[in-house]
Parts: sequence; C-alpha cells; structure tokens
Amino acid sequence: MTSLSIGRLARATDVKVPTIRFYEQIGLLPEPERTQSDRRLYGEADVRRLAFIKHARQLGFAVEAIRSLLALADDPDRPCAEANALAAEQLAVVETKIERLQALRHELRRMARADCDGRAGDCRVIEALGDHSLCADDHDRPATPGALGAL
Amino acid sequence: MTSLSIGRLARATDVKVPTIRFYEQIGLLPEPERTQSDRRLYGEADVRRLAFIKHARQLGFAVEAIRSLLALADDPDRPCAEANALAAEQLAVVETKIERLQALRHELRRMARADCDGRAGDCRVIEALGDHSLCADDHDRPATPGALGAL
DNA sequence: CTTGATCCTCTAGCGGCTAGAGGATGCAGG
DNA sequence: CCTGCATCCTCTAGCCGCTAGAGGATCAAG
Repeated sequence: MTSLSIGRLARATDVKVPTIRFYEQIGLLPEPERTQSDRRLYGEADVRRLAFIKHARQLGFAVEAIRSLLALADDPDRPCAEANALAAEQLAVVETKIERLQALRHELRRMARADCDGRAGDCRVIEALGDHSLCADDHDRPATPGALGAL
Repeated sequence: MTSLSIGRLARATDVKVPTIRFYEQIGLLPEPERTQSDRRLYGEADVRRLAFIKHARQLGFAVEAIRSLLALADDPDRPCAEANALAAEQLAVVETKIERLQALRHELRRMARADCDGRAGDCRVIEALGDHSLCADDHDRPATPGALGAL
C-alpha cells in the first residue's frame, strides 16, 4: 500500500499543502496517520477524497455543501436525494451569477466603448459611474445577498 | 445647505450604516463634519460620492480600483486613460468569470440531469464529483488566481 | 557533515463587509 | 419633565476559504 507525504499528496491532487492542512482542520479530510517524526501519511483513499473536494470546490460548492456530499459518498446506503438537491441548488446559484455578470458586462462594455481620451472631467467612464441613471441595466436590483460575493 | 445623519445618508443611497463607516475607515469617504455630540454630518457631495462608490462596487470594481477612479473624478484635469484602463480590466475580469461560470453551469446541468433517486452509492452526482474524468469541461485549467473568488 | 528541501505548529492577514457589546444621545408622546 | 425607543457612537470579533510567514525539526542527497 502506497503512502504519501503531504507534499506528494499536494502534487498528486494539485492542491496546496497549507490547503490540505486547512481541510483537515475543518474536518473535510480525516486526521491521517503520522510517522514517528509526526509527519502526515496519506493513502489512496485520501487522494480520492481530496480530488472529490477539489472538484466540488471548482464547481463552486460551499464547504458545508461538500461536507454533506462527502457524508453521502461515505455512506452509500443513504438516499441520494440530498445530493441532487445540492447540485440543483448550486446550479441555481451559478445561473443567477451568470445572469448578473452578463448585466455587468453589458454595462461595462458600454463604458469601455466610450473610450474617451481627454481629461477626467469629461471622461465617460467616470461620468457613467457617477450617474447611475445613465444605466440601462437593472444591476441595482435586490439580488441574492452575496450574489456579488464569492463565486 | 442640506445635511444628513448617517442613517439618512444610508437610506438615500441604499448603503448600510456600518458600510458607510467602513468606507470612511478605509478612506473612500472623507471624514465628515460632526455635531457637538459627535454625530456624523453629510452633505450633497457625500451622497454623490457614496452613490459613485456603490455603483462601482455593483459593477464589481475592487476597492483599490474605486480609490483610483475617485481620485480621477476628484481631479478633472488629469487624463482619463487610467479610468478607461480600469474599466477595460474590469470588463476582462467579468468576461473571464462568465466563461468560467458557463463551464460550471454546463457541468452542473449534466450532473443535475442525472437526477438519480436511489442510494447514494449509485448517485450520479456523487459519482461525477468523485471522478473528474467524467467531465467534458476543462474547468480545471489554471485560470486566474481568484477567478473562483470574489466577483 | 552539510546543505537545502520538506515538514511541523501556530498566528495573523486578505477582501469587503456584517454583527454585536456597551454606552451616549435625540426626539416624540403623555 | 419624564419615559421610552430610535439612532448614534466606538470597539472588537466574525464571516469564507484560504494564504503567508515565523520559528523550528527532520529528511535525503552529495
């Protein structure tokens, strides 16, 4: 059975060493065995689990959601409805963000197109920022709290 | 000349009171006058400045970028090339995020479509998370650091 | 035996707020 | 004038998901 140092696990999964320790600290990864000199030792299962976590993070799942997904993955007899719900929820989050960003893109494009080259006093960009009424888009609508936040 | 309490300014601009104090603390808003009993007093210029900040934040500009934009807005004789550059940069950031989110959406849709209803052991969602090779999308490409982070 | 890479723990910082403690005012109704 | 509640003040700590650095121990190669 193979066993990996934390550095090797990091390279194997493309996750940084401090991040691995962080995941252990918050309980996403189990506490691994240790060598006599207290160094962490990982096995194949850890590689799989960390890859799972990494992939879920890339898809934008919050750590708490990943915790739930891991619990499901750990216990194959539990019903997977929860997993479907989490995926659907995450999909909705992503779709909301896309819409929102598209509105911002539209607005930024209008600003960037102006591309004035004189004094700041006449700058369209600055003017557009100062005068919201110049905006066509409703990017000031309530939106989900945090829609502007993390992915 | 009108003068507003922090609460009124908050209502006028739809920015929360603690956020206004925060903006003052980090130097986006100037320290306002105070009443005898140490309460902040704002004027029209503050309303405009805060609206500017709010709008820029809605468009996803980082605080540091807003600082630069405000400096430009404060000094109309400076050339506005910097403002154009910041807008273009922000547009690029937003476009990158949109692309990335679209890839995630694609992947999440595939996952959600599976919509299995049995045991977690057979769950497509969990399976998809565990086995990255099932992914068509290249959402694991390097990407800008922080592309997954704040808007 | 030395060098340099890797590992350990611990604490602090990032951005952009948000929440809460603990207290001082201000303002309206009775 | 008093009560009561809204608003204000400062200050500190927390959120998320890491990331960076101090200060030291250990390992593997030459």
